Amino acid sequence: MMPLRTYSGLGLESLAETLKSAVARRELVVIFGECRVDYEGRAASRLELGERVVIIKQDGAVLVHRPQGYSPVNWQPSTSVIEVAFKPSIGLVVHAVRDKPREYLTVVFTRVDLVAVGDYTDQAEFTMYLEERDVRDILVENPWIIEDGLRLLEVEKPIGDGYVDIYGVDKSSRHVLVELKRITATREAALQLYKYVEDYKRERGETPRGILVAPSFAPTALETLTRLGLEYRYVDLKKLWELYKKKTTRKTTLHEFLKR
Amino acid sequence: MMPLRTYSGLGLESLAETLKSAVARRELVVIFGECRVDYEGRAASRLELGERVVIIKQDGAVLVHRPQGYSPVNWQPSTSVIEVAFKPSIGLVVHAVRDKPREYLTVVFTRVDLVAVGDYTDQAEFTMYLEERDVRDILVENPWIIEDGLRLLEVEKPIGDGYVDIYGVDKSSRHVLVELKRITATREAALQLYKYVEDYKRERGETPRGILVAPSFAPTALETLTRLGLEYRYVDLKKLWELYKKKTTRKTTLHEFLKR
DNA sequence: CTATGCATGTCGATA
DNA sequence: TATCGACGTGCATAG
Repeated sequence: MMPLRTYSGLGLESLAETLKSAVARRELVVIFGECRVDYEGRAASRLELGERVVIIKQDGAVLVHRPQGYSPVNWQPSTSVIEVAFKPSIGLVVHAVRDKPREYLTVVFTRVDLVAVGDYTDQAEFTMYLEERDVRDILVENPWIIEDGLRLLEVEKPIGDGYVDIYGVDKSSRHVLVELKRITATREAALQLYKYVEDYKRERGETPRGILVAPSFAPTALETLTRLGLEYRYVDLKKLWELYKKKTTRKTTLHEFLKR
Repeated sequence: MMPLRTYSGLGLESLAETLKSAVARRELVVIFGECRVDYEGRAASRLELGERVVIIKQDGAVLVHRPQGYSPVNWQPSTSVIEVAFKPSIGLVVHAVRDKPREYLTVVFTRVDLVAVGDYTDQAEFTMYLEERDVRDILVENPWIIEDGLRLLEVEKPIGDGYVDIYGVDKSSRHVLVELKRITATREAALQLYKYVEDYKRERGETPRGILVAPSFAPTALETLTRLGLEYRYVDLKKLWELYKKKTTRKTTLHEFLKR
């Protein structure tokens, strides 16, 4: 069974009818053709005539893709209401409106090479490994990676108006604030940590150590850390990945599974 | 002339050949079908079997789109090298590899409903209005919007290891640093401005006023500004938009055009 | 519902 | 080339 219908060689007027009913039935629609695009909302943009692929998704998301590049040149997220119309002497108009923020997207096709319409289903599970949260959890279970003798006491501890990733005590009983970056730490991250250290000092009257933990550091991050009296530790993502795999493998054994 | 070719009802093996030559010729390819996706690189992910649309762009960008949602579930930016292969008892495999960072994307199709292939051209101009730079330029030409009597002396002035958006002098000859946000200012923006004020104080031995300018402010931004002794001004984007339109309209007159 | 911070962010400008 | 900051960022989560 073929879940996709295709249309080509038809006039824009009859395609408009096809698209209208497809959008009304919340089907997946992909349009190949030549179009102009206008956007107005938080900003505003104008895209002149060119050949593009426009995707209308089953939840109302709209993507306008040029033949190159990762990002859509124009788009509307999934909260949009879509209208299709044929306007003589203008073309086939696809209009997508979104509330909050109020934004308008208008695509006008002057030529359509192909339309593909279908009801696609995709309930499949998507698993992402080693997000920042995962890295944090691994470090919490293996604090020796950061420093020998470190005891981690709290994650996402509220300090000032933010949350420091990890809070603990070192083997000399000094308080430790750990800010974590899953990829290269920038100066921004160093400033964020500094903010936590200062706020902690003011709130608790005690000066904690601040440690920025990341797999790599931008030069300005290192400079800023040094200037502000903060520390840093490299973590090897591969090492964490191994620990993570060990953990998740263990989790799948019957024994561990029943314990949960 | 029809710049698109479509293929459906064919076996995966012959489609593999079609895709190989299309990719080799750097054509735009869109595949509709059922697939699994694996990614490994900065992070790692696994997506189980489901119906999706996969776009291979003419510069090697790869996008895997589910039937819902704005963002691709998996992707590879335009720097990737793409290989297509048919593996019996596995399926039609699309493999996209990228250097720096080293990342791997593997899409395995178990069913393909439709493949569209073509050489699309899109050299059209894309114009974006009211980017932050535009807002800054409008404010520089209309400093009264920020404060009466303010004289703006420099944009992107280097301070510390950053650049403050606007630097000027108020009518009492006090130095003024303006940090600008085109949309809601967060606490981060306030801290950034504070950083500039402190660095300016240390570098010039003079305490400047710090003004955060934005169309709206997060509560924590206001709290932080107050605590740090900084100021803020609301700007009405609509008002700026009017000024901008007036300016750009003027720019298109012959007189203004020749003056440039 | 708003506010906050992460993201395989991506992208462009700059040193 | 690496770094930095903006983005129509989008998105999930916490309050």
